[in-house]
Parts: sequence; structure tokens; C-alpha cells
Amino acid sequence: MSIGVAIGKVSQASGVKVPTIRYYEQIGLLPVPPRTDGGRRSYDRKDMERLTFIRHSRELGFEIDEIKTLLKLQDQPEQSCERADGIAREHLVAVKAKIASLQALQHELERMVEGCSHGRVESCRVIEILADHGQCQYHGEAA
Amino acid sequence: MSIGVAIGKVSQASGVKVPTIRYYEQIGLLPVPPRTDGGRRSYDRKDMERLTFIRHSRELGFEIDEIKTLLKLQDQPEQSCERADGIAREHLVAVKAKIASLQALQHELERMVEGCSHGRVESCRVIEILADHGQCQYHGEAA
DNA sequence: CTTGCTCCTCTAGTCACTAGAGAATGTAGG
DNA sequence: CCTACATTCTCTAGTGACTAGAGGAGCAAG
Repeated sequence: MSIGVAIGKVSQASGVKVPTIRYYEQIGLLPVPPRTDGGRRSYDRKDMERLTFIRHSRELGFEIDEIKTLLKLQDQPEQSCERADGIAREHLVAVKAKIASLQALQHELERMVEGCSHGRVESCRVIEILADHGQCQYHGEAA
Repeated sequence: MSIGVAIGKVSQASGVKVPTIRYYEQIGLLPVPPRTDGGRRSYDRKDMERLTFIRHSRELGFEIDEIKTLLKLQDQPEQSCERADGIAREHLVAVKAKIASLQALQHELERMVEGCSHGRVESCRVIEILADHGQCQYHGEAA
């Protein structure tokens, strides 16, 4: 039985800011926690994991709605294998697409940085490529 | 002396939507253009180039403030391009980290989907993978 | 001269936060 | 036990980078 953890501690541990945690509660991404006698939110280890997961997923470019689905997938692994499979498959497709897009972006950025001879803006490859769309190989969308 | 181009044409040519062009003018990213007798914005070739530059930079994940810096650099070709190079380099680092993390997620999703197809209701480790700091290489902020 | 397109300004909405005000609660020192 | 200070509470409003819609005016073709 763990004693409840205050929002500040959870914030520090998860890397999610305090107001953001309250915001997540508000939009239903995080379960409503019990309160202390004084009316303060009291979290447990599971909430902490959930928050770290959320933060990480956000950093990877997932939208809140996608994270909700992903969390549901975690919450009911025994329910319907088919359904879980479908959700996982969908996300797999999205993740693969995201990786492909980011790799294209990576190559383009590498091309820019490598081509830059560190001289003057006049002959800077970075500026040049940005200005001329024809020189660019990147046409996807980034997360 | 070129005859002014209407906002719709510039939009089509640059791939930036009409309201977005007006928005860019509002925030000072695009110079205020002259108007026709009827009060319509009239652009020239330079504006078009600038817009293409902006769109391209946005697609590559640069923020408006960064684009402002890049545009200022472009306007002074004599200067060193160190700053432009730095901005691009920073992005490259962030993008690489993101790809690594997404690949970890991809493997985990693949593992889940495979487990399902074999009839096993495997416990989902998506959260474990994404929530555990130790397993993750990505600690930067999203582009 | 009317039809229909483009353009104008303006306000408000989106997403995912972030900042600040003003009040209450919790805690460590004296 | 009292004070000082940190933390938390709720609430409203602001941010970035757009996007959508209302209501009206300009313009080119038939």
C-alpha cells in the first residue's frame, strides 16, 4: 500500500509540469486521483508510469487522442485480442510512416549541414536548399 | 517592374494557403505588400520566393522564430552562415533521436501483433517500453 | 448588368499547453 | 503553538501556428 504522492513529486519524477498534469486530468487522459483531507491530489506509482508514458509519447509526436487509444490498449490486454491487434496494427502503420518521413527529413538536413562549407551566407547550402524547393528531396510531412 | 500578383496566385505558386499568408503578414514574417486601387494585396517575385522559403522551412520542422533568423541571414549574404548551420544541426540531432525512439516503439508493436497472430494474449509492454527512461535514448524535445 | 469568383476584415475556434491571480493547505524552525 | 514559506488549489486568459466562418466589396466574363 503506497502512500499517495503529491503532484509536485509526480511532476518531477515524470517530467510533466504540474499544470499539464491537471490539464491531462481535465481532458480525461489521466484518471481523477483521490484527494487528501486538505483537498490535494494524491497519486500512486501507476499514475507516475502513465504520465511518463504520456510524456514520452508526446515527445514522439503522438496526439492526445492517439495516446488515449494506446493507453486503452495497455489497460485491457486480455479483452479482445482481435481488437487489440487491430489497434496495434494501426499504430504500427502510423509509426512506420512517421519513421519514413523523419528519415527523409534527416537525409535532407544532413545534406544541408554537410553541404555547408561554413563560409558565408552567400554560399551556404542550408539557405540555398531552403530557398529553392527544386533542390529538395523531402516531400513528406513531419510529425 | 513587375505587375503585382494577387494573393490567390501567390498561394497557389508557393503552396501556402491564403489565410496563412495574411497571418504571416500580421506577425511580421512577410513584408506588408502594396495594395491595388481596390485595396487588394499585390505581391512580387521576391515575396513569392520568400514564401516558398518559409513553407519549405516549416515543412522541415523549423519554427517561425527560427525562420525569421534564417530569413535575416539570407538578407545579409556577407555574414557567416554559422548560425544557419547551427540551427539545422540542432534539428538534425532532434530528428535522429526521434527516429531511434520510434524504432523501439515499432519493434514493440510488431511483437504485440505477432503475439496476437499466434493466438496468445500477451501482456502489452507498450507502456513499459515507453515509460521506462532506461530503455529510451530520446530525451530531447519534439521538433 | 448580373453572375460568380476572388478578395477584404473581423471574430472565434483548434490543440496542447503555459502563465498568472488569489486563496487555502502543509511543513519546518523557533 | 506560531510564524514563514513552499506547495497546492481553482480559475481565467494567453501562446503558437494556424483554420474556419460571417458578411461585405471588387472585378472579369457573358
